[in-house]
Amino acid sequence: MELDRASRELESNRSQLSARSNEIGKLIGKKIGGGCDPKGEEIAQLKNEGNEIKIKLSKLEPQEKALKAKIEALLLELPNLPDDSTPLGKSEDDNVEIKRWGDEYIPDNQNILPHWEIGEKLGILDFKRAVKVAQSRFVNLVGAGAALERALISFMLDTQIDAGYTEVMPPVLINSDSLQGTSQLPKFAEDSFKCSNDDLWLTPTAEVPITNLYRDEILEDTELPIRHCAYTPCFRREAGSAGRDTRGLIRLHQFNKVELVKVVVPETSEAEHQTLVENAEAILRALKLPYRILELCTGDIGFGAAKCYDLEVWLPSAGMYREISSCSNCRDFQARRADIRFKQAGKKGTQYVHTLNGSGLAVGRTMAAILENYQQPDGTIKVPDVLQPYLKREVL
RNA sequence: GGAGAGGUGGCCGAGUGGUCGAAGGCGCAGCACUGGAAAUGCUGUAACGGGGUGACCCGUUCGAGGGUUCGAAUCCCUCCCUCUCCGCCA
Repeated sequence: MELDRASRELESNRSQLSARSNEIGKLIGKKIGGGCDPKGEEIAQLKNEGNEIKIKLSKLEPQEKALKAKIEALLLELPNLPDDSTPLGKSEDDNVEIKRWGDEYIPDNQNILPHWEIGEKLGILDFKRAVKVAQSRFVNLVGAGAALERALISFMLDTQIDAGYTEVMPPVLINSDSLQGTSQLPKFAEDSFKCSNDDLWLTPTAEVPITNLYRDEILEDTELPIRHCAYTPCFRREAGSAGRDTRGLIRLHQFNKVELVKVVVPETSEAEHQTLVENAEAILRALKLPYRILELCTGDIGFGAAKCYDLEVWLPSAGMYREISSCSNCRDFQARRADIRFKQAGKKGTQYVHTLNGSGLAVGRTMAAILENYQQPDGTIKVPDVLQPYLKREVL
């Protein structure tokens, strides 16, 4: 706050000086244009005054700049303010479960194999060779595994396109400005992969390239709401998660995701958030995968979100629900960083948009859920009805 | 990656140190003409930020950032992007 006050003072000071400086520049121009001797007394005097102002300005400008940079850096470190309705809490233990669906689909088979075991048995998941080619926490999908992944992606996209989203296929290598725009930078640099020779990063989520499509733009209110869905691979270093979920598809460095992103006017963002969650839920329901919805508490909510719902799918082998989608309303937080505004017809000035994003869904985790929930006693996997047209088979 | 040419308002395009935020055209808006329209004529028309009820006023912006200068769209440096040719390549 103090910094801000100082900065404003400097700014008004500087602005007055540059006004006078502009004036002098113009005056000299006029006099010379009007036939005045460029080397004469009058001009020399003006030049002098101009020089003095210049000296003052040269002192003020760096001060102002340094201050603004300092403020900027401080602000970039600040997380979004949670919405008033976001439950208070310290950790994920304080998240509030608000819905449970599909209990009747929870398999009672006691002999369910974890998805990585069944996957390797069926020859559709190959972790070993993926490690050779890359590192641990990578997977190679083989045959029906690759086809299932592709079917899921197509099914998810088709469903969301029907729900009114426009598909995009953005770059997955993105620059630092983009990561800053959606608030992955500066705080989470350690969590992303960076190219060593270029200012490019592997995108950790399609939220970044999609939201940044509109960075530094002033949209017409008639263009809003913008609703995009996209399939992209996502890349995360998973720094700090050593030892957690080291087996299977749950926590990989590279995974596929279908993402939903909305750019909306502030008045509708709450309602758009609700439908975003419903759109993500629709996939789980269509696949008949049991899930629950948590409303994240203040202690667990992400850096950029004001309000966030997590969808968690039932994983029988673990005997627990695991996150499969996270649906956030960032309000104007990202819009301010990325400078995404809109103009209302007939109204003066501009306003910040609200941005929302959610997974619809994480594809690898969906595959894991299917491999476990759809296991049959004979060790085969029944293909969910809605995927059969894509896979052209009923059993894996 | 190499060589060259560029990046100016909603669009095209002029402008190589000074009354330039920027000629001209297109587009758009208003008015006139018309029964109505087209054509034509006249007038107006950049954005963003800040201030004022308002007419307006101030600041910033000619790809971005720095420099030279009293003064930069114009000169110098760095970077980004686009186009042409060559090279390389899925």
